[in-house]
Amino acid sequence: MPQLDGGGGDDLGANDELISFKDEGEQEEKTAENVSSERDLDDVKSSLVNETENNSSSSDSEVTSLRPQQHRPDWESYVRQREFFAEALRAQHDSGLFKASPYATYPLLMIPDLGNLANLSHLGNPYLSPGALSPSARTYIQMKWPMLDVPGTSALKDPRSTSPAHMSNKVPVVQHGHLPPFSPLLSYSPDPFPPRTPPPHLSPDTGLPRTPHPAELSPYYPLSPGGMGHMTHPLGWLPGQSVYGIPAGGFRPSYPAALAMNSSMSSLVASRFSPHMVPSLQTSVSHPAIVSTAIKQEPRDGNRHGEKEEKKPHVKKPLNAFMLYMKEQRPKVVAECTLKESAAINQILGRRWHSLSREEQSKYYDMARKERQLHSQLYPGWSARDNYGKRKKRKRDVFYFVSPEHFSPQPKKSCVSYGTQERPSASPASSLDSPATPTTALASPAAPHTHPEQVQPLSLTTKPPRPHSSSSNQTPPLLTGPIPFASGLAPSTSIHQLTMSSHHAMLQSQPLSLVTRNNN
DNA sequence: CACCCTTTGAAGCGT
DNA sequence: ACGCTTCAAAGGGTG
Repeated sequence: MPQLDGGGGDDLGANDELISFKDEGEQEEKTAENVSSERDLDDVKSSLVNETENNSSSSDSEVTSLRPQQHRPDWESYVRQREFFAEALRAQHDSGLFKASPYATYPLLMIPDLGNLANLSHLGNPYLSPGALSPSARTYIQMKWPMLDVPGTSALKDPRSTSPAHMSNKVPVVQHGHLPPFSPLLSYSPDPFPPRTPPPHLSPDTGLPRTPHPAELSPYYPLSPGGMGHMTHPLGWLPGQSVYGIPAGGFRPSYPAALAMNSSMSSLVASRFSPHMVPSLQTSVSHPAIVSTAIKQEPRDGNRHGEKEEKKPHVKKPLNAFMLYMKEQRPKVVAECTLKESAAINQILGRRWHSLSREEQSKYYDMARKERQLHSQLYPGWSARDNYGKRKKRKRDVFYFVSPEHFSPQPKKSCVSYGTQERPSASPASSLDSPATPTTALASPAAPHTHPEQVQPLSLTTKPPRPHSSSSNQTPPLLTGPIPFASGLAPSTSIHQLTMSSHHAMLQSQPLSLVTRNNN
């Protein structure tokens, strides 16, 4: 069923809100081995720049100071772009993101420079893969939900983003005079951990989707056939319609062909950007998640014989909390670090993710939840399965015998980041207790951490190679050190917790040292 | 050029 | 329900 949030929302929220707060775990780590963890970061940082976790605010000053150190060909333009982005980010935070609506994170209006869209691609549309776009396709506008009620007054809540005052009010705010109020979206849960109740658009009784009234349309995204016209993606990037317009014939009926940009917004954009940059905004734009297969394949399939028709646009999966976090933070990490490899960056990000405070993580979980909600509304018939097999190929089945004692930390890369393999800090504990559901955990923020001790025990100081994708995690490199549970899998408590998720359950098999790299 | 790597989370499928 | 797989982003590395 289309996970329409509501009832679905609950569901949706349920999982996504399995926040893996690392608070406790982290604290614990901090006591004993956490030192290592921090050191981990420190190590990374050292090579990067000093950044402290709290300091993740690494704001601009820091970044800025670093910039000079980077020697890139197009550094300037790159910097400009990133600054813009950073500015926007800061603006989000300034707008009281953590206090008010998580969606305060959407008041961004991202407009990459035409000339450097490529560089920005990673900063922009989460759903548009560079390769999927034709050159012209890159002429799009990256835009985040205009925050109508940007609480300009709200003080900044995000400790990480101690943004300079100069940024706060630069966020473009779009006013929709004639549109149904987005208030639901904008005022979304002032309470970071609101009790879960069926969203307005869901029947309170059944929890099933019901036809929303325009005024109460989707709690987050007004989406009805009619409402669609005004809809834009929350995380949103507003691809130029000319490029992203969904092929009328190609779309599955259930896929809204396109999202029309409301006049206000388009005018705003238009006024702000040259027509060249904003092609046909008046008409419609597709959801960023949509990537026309035809377009996407364009690069590869040279032969365009008739592929256009059969293609149903490739709708990407909505980004999960971590992905959203990554998108947002990657630029910072990249800026602070000399590292360029995403794998390394991702490791750092993974660590930081665990080190995030509850509020910080919840912010992303909320965003992700909304993202999914929107996505489900936009593509009712879409299923993650639709994308199965889209990727080229996974790794082949490979069996690795890894004996605990033979783990050689051998980081794949000499890079510091890899070295930080102290997965320990990966805070298994945090992951383990992550299963806090919105109702449970989020609903009551304290919940997950209520009994830290339970979680901590884990001596799972070493995060086992990720079970899930047998593919990646289980590669030796990840198995950096003796795996704690190898010897006994971890305290009962941990074990208990391990059962909480498949991933963790997988840990049980880890000790076997038999890693299978699957692959299709 | 295609895929790997690496992260977490969501979702789907098979048992 | 559980275990496992795939995909989502990203971009340097690899063959």
